[in-house]
Amino acid sequence: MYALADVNSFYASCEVAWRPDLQGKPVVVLSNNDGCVIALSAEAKKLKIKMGAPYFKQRALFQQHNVVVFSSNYELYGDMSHRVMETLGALCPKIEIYSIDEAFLDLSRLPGDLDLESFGKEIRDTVKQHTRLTLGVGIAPTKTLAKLANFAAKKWTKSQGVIDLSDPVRQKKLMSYVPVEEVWGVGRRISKKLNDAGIKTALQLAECDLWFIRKNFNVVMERTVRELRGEPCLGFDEFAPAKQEIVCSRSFGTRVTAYQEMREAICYYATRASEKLRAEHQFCRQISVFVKTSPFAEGEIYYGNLASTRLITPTQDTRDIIFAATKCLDDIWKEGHRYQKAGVMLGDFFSQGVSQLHLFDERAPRANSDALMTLFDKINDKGKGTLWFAGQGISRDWQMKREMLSPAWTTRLSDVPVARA
DNA sequence: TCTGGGGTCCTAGGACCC
DNA sequence: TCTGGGGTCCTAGGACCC
Repeated sequence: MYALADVNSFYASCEVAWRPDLQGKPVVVLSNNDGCVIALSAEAKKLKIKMGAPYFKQRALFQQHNVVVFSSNYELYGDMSHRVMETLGALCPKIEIYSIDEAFLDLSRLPGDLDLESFGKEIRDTVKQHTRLTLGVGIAPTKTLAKLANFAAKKWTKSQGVIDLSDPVRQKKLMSYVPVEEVWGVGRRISKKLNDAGIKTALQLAECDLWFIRKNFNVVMERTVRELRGEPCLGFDEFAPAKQEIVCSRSFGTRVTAYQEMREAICYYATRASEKLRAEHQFCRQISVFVKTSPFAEGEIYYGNLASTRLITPTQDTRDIIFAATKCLDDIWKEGHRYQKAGVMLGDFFSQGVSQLHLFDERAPRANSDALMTLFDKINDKGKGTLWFAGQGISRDWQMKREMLSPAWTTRLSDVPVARA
């Protein structure tokens, strides 16, 4: 039996948790660069705000309803997430952290006489007490059903945030109400295709012929159908599997037109990606860079391109990665465009000790690489951005906009509120 | 003027092998 | 007139997730 615990309106709730004066008010959080709306408090959901739609198109609506707007503050959300996961881990030893705001709990090893619904309530109350954040909890024999139970727990307030779906009769009843697009793994494209075939509810999907699904969709969809029928197909990953790819990309605060600026940004992304790579204890062989102009700009010719290099020997040294990335940039840079976004991607990973040296690689190995990178990370760990590569530049006018950023309440000493007696 | 970032898995098709 | 069968590996693109 699994439980899925998921924080309601996570980003918006994190902001309100530290600003009790905002309780009961409509609050929204924007994506990076203050681009789109990506989180809404319950009060904001009642207004006609469109999730995922651009901020600038909804500004008038926000003013009209006195909506409080925040730029996204990932430092805060990351730390709050950590607190939630710690609390969940203390209540249930087997947990799989699925995303920043949700986790699956494996309930199979809990005492047999434990009432699942009251355990769900206990989880909810404890997290609330520790973090001021409210969870929805869904309990079921498969992950897909637990997701569905969680959806229902949030939707129907009389459930008080916890729904136990261990009973197959209750599973069917719920599925008959839930539209198929709410099923985990059914996105926009597939739900349209299912609707066209007359499949509108989760129950209809669960009762589909497996052969039909396999023929018209794929194995992923077949697993979803089986999971809805109560047959577990998705495993439980207590330990996060090693990453296969690392991406660092960002939209620019203002459009980039000068090569020098773009080069600075690429150096910065390459540095960040390298830091993530070392944090994963990996070496990479593939380095890619992409640049693009805005797909929405009218009267401009769209340009987007990607270049990759494959190294002979895997590396985790920022200097190698910056060198390769800037070379890639030179391959795709085109003068005369107003660039909106760029990024660096790392792939083809090797773990320490298994990288194969190359017979014909005449480049001298960097003797001090390991020590230098360790020191670099250690210094920056204490104070973000203390040491950086000159290529990143100093003024960095291209950096993203975050005009409504809240303080890092929990991770920066200077941001901790002062109480005066 | 202004439209996010970071991932995963699967499939089809091409190149190549014997 | 007629041209096999069985594989692997890689890449690009499409779908999904939060």
